[in-house]
Amino acid sequence: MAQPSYYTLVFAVTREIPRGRVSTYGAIADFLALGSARMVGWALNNSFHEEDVPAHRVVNRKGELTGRNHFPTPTLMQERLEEEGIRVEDNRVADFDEVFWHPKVLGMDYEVKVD
DNA sequence: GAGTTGACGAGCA
DNA sequence: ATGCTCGCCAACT
Repeated sequence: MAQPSYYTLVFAVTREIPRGRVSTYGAIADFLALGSARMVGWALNNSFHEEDVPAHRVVNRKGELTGRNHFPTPTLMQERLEEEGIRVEDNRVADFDEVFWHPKVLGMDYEVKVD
């Protein structure tokens, strides 16, 4: 693909999520101006085809681990987050407001590196 | 080709 | 505050 499609952008931004931080579908969709957070979720579903996409760091707006059912094992997502120092209680990020990360910190001039 | 589904979000009752 | 509805747009049946 010569030009990056929306999932390529989603993958790129998701990879930029710092360790110990989480982002949301809406934040990524808003940053990429995709128009809908569902597209981000769908894109991340295909992220399993990729390897370096930390999809476990992407949660919904409430901080709930809604995508855990789509992981190889439903507990993998929570385990990985806790492993990064993120407290997860009842399928939800406890310190969500603190660990929340918005892609806008990348800057508006952020260019996706696509090979 | 048409209708339904979905890792969501915002608005409204 | 909780619950329901609508909008988004690509993929799937």
